[in-house]
Amino acid sequence: LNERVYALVRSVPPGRVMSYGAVARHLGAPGKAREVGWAMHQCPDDVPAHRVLNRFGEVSGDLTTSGAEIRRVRLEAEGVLFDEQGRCDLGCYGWLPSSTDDGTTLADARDEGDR
DNA sequence: CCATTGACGAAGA
DNA sequence: TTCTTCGCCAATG
Repeated sequence: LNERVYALVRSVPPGRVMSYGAVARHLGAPGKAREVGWAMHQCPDDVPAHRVLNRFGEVSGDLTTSGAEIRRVRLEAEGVLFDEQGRCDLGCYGWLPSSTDDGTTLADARDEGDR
């Protein structure tokens, strides 16, 4: 199963993010979000784990630790903007494997700001 | 084998 | 939205 998680995460393009629950759901395992999280903890180097966030769009783990902070930096480098709360808008950055890549909505949704 | 914990999520308060 | 409780599954003690 974890291989399927990795495959799906690899399919996520730069500047886009998916929640653990979303990944689990697309794998056909809606209740196994934690398993996905653990799989990402084991994430091979070829898997862009930084594109997988929790359902609030914030980088999981303790930001005081290196890994989490680095993940956030990489996301910002890919164009993902974080607010003061350390969160990003899943409504616009959230990527569905079957969805068309369109950044138009992205900038527009950004204008809504907080909430 | 049983008890805790955890890169999670949804529902209740 | 934030906090708590419950559920869920795997890893760890």
